[in-house]
Amino acid sequence: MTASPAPIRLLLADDHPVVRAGLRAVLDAEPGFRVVAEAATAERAVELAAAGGFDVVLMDLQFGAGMHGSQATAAITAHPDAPHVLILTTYDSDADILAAVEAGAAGYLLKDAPPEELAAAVRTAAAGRSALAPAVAHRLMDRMRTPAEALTKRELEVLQLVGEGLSNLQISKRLFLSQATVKSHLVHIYAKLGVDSRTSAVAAATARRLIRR
Amino acid sequence: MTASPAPIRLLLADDHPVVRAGLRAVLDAEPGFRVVAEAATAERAVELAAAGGFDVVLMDLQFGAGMHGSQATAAITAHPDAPHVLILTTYDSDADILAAVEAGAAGYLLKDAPPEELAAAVRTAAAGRSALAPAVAHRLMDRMRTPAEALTKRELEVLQLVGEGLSNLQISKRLFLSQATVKSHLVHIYAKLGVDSRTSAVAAATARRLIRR
DNA sequence: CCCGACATCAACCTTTCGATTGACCGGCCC
DNA sequence: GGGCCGGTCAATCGAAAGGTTGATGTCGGG
Repeated sequence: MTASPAPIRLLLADDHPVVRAGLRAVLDAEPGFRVVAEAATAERAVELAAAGGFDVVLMDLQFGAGMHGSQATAAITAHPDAPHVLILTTYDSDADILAAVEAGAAGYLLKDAPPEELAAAVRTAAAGRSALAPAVAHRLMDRMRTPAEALTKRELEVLQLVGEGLSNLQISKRLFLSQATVKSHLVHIYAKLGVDSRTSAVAAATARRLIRR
Repeated sequence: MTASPAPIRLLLADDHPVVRAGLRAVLDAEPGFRVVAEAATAERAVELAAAGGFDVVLMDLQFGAGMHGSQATAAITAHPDAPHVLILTTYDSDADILAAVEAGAAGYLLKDAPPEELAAAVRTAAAGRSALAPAVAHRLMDRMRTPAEALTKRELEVLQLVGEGLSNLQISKRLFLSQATVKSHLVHIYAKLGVDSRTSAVAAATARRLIRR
């Protein structure tokens, strides 16, 4: 027998009990992992992470209500000695990926990932390296290759809200901006996407999977 | 020891390995349940269900590719002696719920349901009764109260083009109408969807799966 | 250190959209 | 036959969106 190394201590943050149970089942079956705690809300995940005792946090992006996963990620990684945060979500839009990386996520996985890929990513994250799902990595490469039409993070935020049906006034309030700024972002978005209206911008962005639907 | 009754035999159909593991963990912990098989695609679920040996199928609606969960449900329930199909999904759009009920689903649950609720619904479905999550039941009641909601064929045509980013003028030319008629259709669409702009109409219609994307 | 990219805001003007009102016609059902 | 619904169109008015120009501050790289 070799001496077992210290196990990787995990915190699961997802609002779906079934998903938490699934992650627990999959990861506990893996040697070297220990699921220490679960959080059903992003807020709770931040609390628990602040208390310490974790190596890796598995974080969903969409919680039913309250704080968003990327906000929680930012709050967690702001700490010194913070655990590594691994995003585990259903969607792979540019907007989501950029927000998560920006917030300090160590990796980005999709929920349809097979267990081995999941386990490998957790190990990678625990070692302090970046872990991107192949599909996600591919999107990022695409983005690099065509810098002309790459929307900035802020532009994607605005576009996302346009896609949800908000007016410029509503967007300006949501993002604490003036309407002038929202319009300004939209002008840039239209130019980059080669369109001339909000609805066609949403159509183009949806087709290119820039925003989530 | 009392004689144990025959266990309820389950088929899990979901494209996420993690979710399948979670359902298995949650349901196997419950006395009287036995997870007999899993399917990662809707097509596979139909095959397995046709072979028999199940009392209840837990069916996701959105599979990454291929057949939709509601189609699979219809295919399964078309059989005589078919198992009861319980929908288990993330979304609770009207269109999804109606399509599932239409397809012969015995119940409709949301993935954020607590394990007890899930177990109770499975038992209810196995007994041949209907099982609706409270949130879902609420939506259905809402819908009954507002029967005005169905869009006409023409309205859907217009809405589809709006979703593709066309202006009223472009739509009028495409459909050989006057702009006035297009506007008239839009007014009706807004009223039925409960929105007040083209972008939010598209958002609402997308959420309810009224138009293709 | 300067320049460019990004984000922010303002003022002005034109076009489009949305809301309202009202009208006509062809089916369909009781 | 008289309603009702769906589809068509028109005129009008105010609100929202889009186009243009220009300005400010910050930040990072060459």
